[in-house]
Amino acid sequence: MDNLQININVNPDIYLRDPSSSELGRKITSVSIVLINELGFEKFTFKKLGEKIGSPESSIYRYFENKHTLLVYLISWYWGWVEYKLVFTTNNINSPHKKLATAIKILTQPITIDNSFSHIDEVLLGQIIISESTKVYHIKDVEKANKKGYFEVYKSVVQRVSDMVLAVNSKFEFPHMLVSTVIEGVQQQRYFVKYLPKLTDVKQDADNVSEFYNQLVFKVIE
Amino acid sequence: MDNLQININVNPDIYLRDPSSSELGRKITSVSIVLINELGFEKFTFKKLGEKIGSPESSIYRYFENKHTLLVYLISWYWGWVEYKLVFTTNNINSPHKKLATAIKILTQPITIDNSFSHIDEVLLGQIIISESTKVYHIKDVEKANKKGYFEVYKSVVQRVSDMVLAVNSKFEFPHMLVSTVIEGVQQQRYFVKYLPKLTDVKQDADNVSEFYNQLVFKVIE
DNA sequence: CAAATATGATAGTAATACTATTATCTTTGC
DNA sequence: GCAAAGATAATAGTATTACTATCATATTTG
Repeated sequence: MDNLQININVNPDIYLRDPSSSELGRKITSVSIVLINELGFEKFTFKKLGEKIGSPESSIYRYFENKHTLLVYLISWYWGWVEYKLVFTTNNINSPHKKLATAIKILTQPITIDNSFSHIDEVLLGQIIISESTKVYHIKDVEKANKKGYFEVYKSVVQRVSDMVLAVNSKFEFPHMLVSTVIEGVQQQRYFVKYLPKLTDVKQDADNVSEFYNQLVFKVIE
Repeated sequence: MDNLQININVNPDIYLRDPSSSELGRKITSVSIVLINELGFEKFTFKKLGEKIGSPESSIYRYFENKHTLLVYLISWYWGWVEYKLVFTTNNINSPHKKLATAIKILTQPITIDNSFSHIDEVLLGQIIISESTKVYHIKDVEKANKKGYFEVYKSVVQRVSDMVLAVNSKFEFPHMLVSTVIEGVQQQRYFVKYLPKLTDVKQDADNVSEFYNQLVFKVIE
């Protein structure tokens, strides 16, 4: 995964102009990651982003319809990146049990630096996933957004891991429910550890979250 | 639970004037539940609410600082109501296993009509919990909101059920993580069933969600 | 090197999220 | 029964947000 310079494909219906194809576009995505972290998504505006990158907001509107689709783009990029790691890492594992365990690890462990994509800070983007990702589908127009394919990559990740669950136990009835519970749960718990510790169980330094969900998956399907 | 006319206590720091204490206040909460469902929280405004109840927005601002704290109120009321049902129903159960199973049922089963609180439509409020509740703590000022006690009732519910988990298995290490995963997971999955079915496993008419989380809890802690 | 395309600079608009003021209406306390 | 206190209505006003529009100037590309 070091310095291969691959590209993550994002559904073109999400953007008006491909932000990875120009200097300004790359600035929009990379600086928005910083700014959304700084301000939170609600306080984040295209005007503030424009000021920070030295471009008028009207130029940003040529890339994204609005700040919401920019968030859809970032989150879609993230899951494309996770999917890439997932496929890459589990590809050559034969044992279904080991394969699933590796997948769960990738989904639950804290994000570390990845130098393959110079303009995206994956660690910061991981923070956005933790803090803001549910906002992307908790909207009045979910159905429209879903039809446009905004959540395809995410669904694809859930599908892949669900298949791995079935490879371990083909009779398990709720693979998608289990996997989406785990994926959403991890983000949730990392948020709770940081801001609402009474809703979780934090033990000094140990990565309980990853451990908990790993145990949970195998206990539930066996 | 039929027609006892009890009151759910909501932390007074959440509101400026107690909405349950006046006609206008009760109209604000009951009509906001309808309107938030209709418009989604983002499109919901005090102006629109004012038009619907025939009062100026300035009057609504005397009850709540902003629409966000109104949502905090509604969600806090909901968890107060759930806590009441939880305590009431599990109180006289001796077997720890049965007690926990009953609690999980209350947390996971679909909401049904409750006539004890005339001005609150619990079923509609349950829809708000499913669609909008994560927005209440996914904000830049979580820590401030948390210090003000906005999430105390919710934490109290998690604590109560965590204690029931420990009563079944005192050595289980992650009771809070398990319980908050279940509570959040249920809402999540009900949302997915409705809008993003590929992320879950829907089987005709059966209440899989409740069944799934019930199984999950006991498999994980045993 | 002309034509197409992208960006910058600037302006404008309706809606949102409030705050402020004053008049009226309704309680409640004596 | 009435004055004082408190709540609500009516109205106005403001900064910010979330855009859209226009035109000039760069930059790319065929």
